[in-house]
Amino acid sequence: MSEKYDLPKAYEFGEVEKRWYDYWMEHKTFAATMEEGKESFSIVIPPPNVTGVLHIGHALNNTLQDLLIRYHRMKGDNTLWVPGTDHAGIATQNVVERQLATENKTRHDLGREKFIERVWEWREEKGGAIINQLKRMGASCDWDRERFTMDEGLSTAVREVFVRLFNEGLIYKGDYIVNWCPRCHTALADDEVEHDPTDGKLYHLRYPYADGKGVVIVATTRPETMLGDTAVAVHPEDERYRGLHDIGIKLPLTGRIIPVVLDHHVEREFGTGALKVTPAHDRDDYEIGLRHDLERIKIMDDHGVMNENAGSYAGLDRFACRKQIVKDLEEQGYLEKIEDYQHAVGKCYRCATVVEPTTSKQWFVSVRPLADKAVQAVRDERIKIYPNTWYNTFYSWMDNIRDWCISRQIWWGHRIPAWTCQDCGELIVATTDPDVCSKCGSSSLSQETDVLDTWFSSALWPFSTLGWPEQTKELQTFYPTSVLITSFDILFFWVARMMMMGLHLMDEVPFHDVYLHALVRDKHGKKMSKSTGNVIDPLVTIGQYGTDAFRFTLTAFAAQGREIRMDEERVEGYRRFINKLWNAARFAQMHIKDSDPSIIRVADDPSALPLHHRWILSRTNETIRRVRAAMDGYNFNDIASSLYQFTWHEFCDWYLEWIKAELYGDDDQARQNGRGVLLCVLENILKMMHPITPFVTEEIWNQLPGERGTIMLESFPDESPAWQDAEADNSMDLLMGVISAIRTIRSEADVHPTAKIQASIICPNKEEQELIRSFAGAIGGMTRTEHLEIMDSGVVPDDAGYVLVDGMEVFVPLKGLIDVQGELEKLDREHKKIDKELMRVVGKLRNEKFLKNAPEAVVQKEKGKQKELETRLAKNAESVARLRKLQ
RNA sequence: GGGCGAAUAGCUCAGUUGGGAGAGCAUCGGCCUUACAAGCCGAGGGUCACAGGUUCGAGCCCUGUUUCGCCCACCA
Repeated sequence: MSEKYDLPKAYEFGEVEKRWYDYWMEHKTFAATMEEGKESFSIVIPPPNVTGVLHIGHALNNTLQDLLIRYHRMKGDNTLWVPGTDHAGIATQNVVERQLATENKTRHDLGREKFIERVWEWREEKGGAIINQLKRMGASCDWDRERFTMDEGLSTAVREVFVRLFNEGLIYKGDYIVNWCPRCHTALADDEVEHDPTDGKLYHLRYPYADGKGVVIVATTRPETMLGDTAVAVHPEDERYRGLHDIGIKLPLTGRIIPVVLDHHVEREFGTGALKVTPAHDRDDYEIGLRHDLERIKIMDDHGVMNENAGSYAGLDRFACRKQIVKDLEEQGYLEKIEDYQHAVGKCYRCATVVEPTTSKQWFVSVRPLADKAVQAVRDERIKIYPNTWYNTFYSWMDNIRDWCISRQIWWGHRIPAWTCQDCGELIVATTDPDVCSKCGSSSLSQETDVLDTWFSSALWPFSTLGWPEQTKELQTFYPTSVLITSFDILFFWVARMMMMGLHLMDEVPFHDVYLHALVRDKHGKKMSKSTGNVIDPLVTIGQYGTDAFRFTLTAFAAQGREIRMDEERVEGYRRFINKLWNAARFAQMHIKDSDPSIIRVADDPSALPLHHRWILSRTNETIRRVRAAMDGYNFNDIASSLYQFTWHEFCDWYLEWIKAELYGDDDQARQNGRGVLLCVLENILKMMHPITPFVTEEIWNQLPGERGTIMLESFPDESPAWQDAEADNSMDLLMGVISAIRTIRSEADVHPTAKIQASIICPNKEEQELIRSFAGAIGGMTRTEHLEIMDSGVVPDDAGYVLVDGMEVFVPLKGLIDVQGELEKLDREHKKIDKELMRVVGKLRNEKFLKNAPEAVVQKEKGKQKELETRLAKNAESVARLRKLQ
């Protein structure tokens, strides 16, 4: 905590942020509580890759989480935010392999064990840099509970799950076509393959009939795969190829005779309507192969190099082979033509190498039964998704889900806990490494070399981080977690799989709510990318504007269902807002410094307080209501705008100005009231702002009078019925209207801001008169009005500046200062506007159906509006007449 | 090809049982008024993409069109 000091004119965030974060860490204010009888609120962080660096998506994601965490902590819930990182199999292995490459080594030079040691070393030294960056963002995670998907506890959970699912028959090993990355030497899940539109060629090949009496043209983008062709497929109802089924095809270059199969998958309209079938190297062909029991000929090895099945092409790289094949086909007259062709090419999402579909033995999870549980949970609203536009996408993805390939042929990750007995061939799957074969007793066991897909361990994150499979107090208190906040692009990678695993293994949802936020784009809506050069680095932005301003900006942008266009100017704007708050506090400090802190109690029962105090408390109450509602409904932008609007435009612009006279005056009671309410409202603002802007609020909080301590553990403001005061709201609206009216007149007539004037108000309503009269001093102070005259009725002088407001006529004699022409033009514009509006209202009121169908309140409202418009029109005419006299 | 979303002030965007068109920035005018010039006061600015429909009443609900964006599946 810091000593009290006089706040400087401008808020300096740098030193403050560091000091408070250190304080929080030292005092462990982020630590979760597990007290009986309290509500629980928990979030598990979407674990960033251990190789990761904080980007703006993380910044948004973690700001929103921290917002909710701090809010619930202040509400007094048992609150836990579990931090951690993901071992990110391929990504991390790549990083270390690159490191090795600089030493001219490959992982094979080290061997598996040494290599893994090396990865752990890397992680100790350089991994998890993002954790410190999250701290810079102000994240209030319970850092003592930081987890890593490869740490001991989580590895235990992974094994436990694998074994359970295997024993239930939900994990199996099978031959299947997978996306193979020849560079990473591993299978990739469907969603780890990115499809980029790529310029390529479409080769049209001439396949001769087996009887030599004709030729069928097939098209392909990968001619080298012809070496593995085991059929040509045509549509069963395609007249052009009737009878070809019985003849067969003589495959060029190899001379193999292959059948012609009839399959509905073939599109008759595409190309010639004939499709070469390579079951070992194309997903669709693989399916066709299964249907027609075709042979699968693998023609490449794991490096993408042609193998012995490729005959004379063996040893050639797949792309070199493609060239050679095309050349040979052309020379032998099998090449019909080559077209330029743009098509989607699958690439490895980690290294961008062109993926090769190929068959291999892999481990799979049967997801159908798991997916059904997830879908059911969402249908039953045991899990709610925000914004709700994602429901359809979720369901359609889950309906089409395929078995999940979970084995990866890399070294960094959870090694699959399965062993094969070298003697009897028994497959053993166990949580602890077996010494001997359970069937024949042989000690000659070899473990699977594959590791699990990184997402397998991530899928367990919500319960593995809480100690599962042990039955811990943490699990009991915090599972299911409250909400998962993440970006929609991993809805399927991760979110859906957590649902499946949580529901299956815990028999309970992993989280009650899912909030999917948008991707952050640049201000023109473009994706941020290094190549475009439009990347906003959160750490740079923080350095320029401060963490609080940055967090406030992200919160203000986080409207549901819309992409976020990040505009740095907005950050600057919110930095000014933070500074505004700082200065409001500075103002308060100047006036309250030496006061008895007990003065705050005046706000407890505002009924006896003057109007403006009751008004600001009423507005405070309304703001509390709005902020809480927005928090509870994940309407983050509403939280930000409510606080911004209230703090700046009600509290600072009106209330602080209003009480200045009292604070500087010599009426003790008035001064005490002002101080008390001022401090009370400011404290409420700080508490409400704290979840978004933790640093500045903490610093200010501790500079206010009295014993303080961290604001983090103060209770979040509750609505207070005693503060709600509609009458005060209405009365203040009236007074503010009068003040604005006089200001408008002054400004338009170019009266110098410091010049004193006289003003008059014609106000037929006695109560309103009384109200204005009792606040004549305040009105005078805020408008530099020396003498305020209030009349029942009267005639506005010709040369007066004039505004009609709330049925009152406010005017200021100006003695020739009026811009007659300008005023007339303005009145004319106004006349047209009123007239148009009046026509609309009158039309409505003449409509019998409207009178019959509309609610009475709406009808009355329209009638009132008509009266008002008519008055305004009449007054407008009077003003015109008045001004004409001056011309 | 299927699905989803967006179109509101010059810019970025709010706008939920259908009844008042709004904010910030930018612009223009005036102010160093003792918390803040990182500020204060005031002003101007919109055919709510287009065309229909439902309704007493539509930015909001329905249909169609246009433009833009995203997701999924990719016809080899």
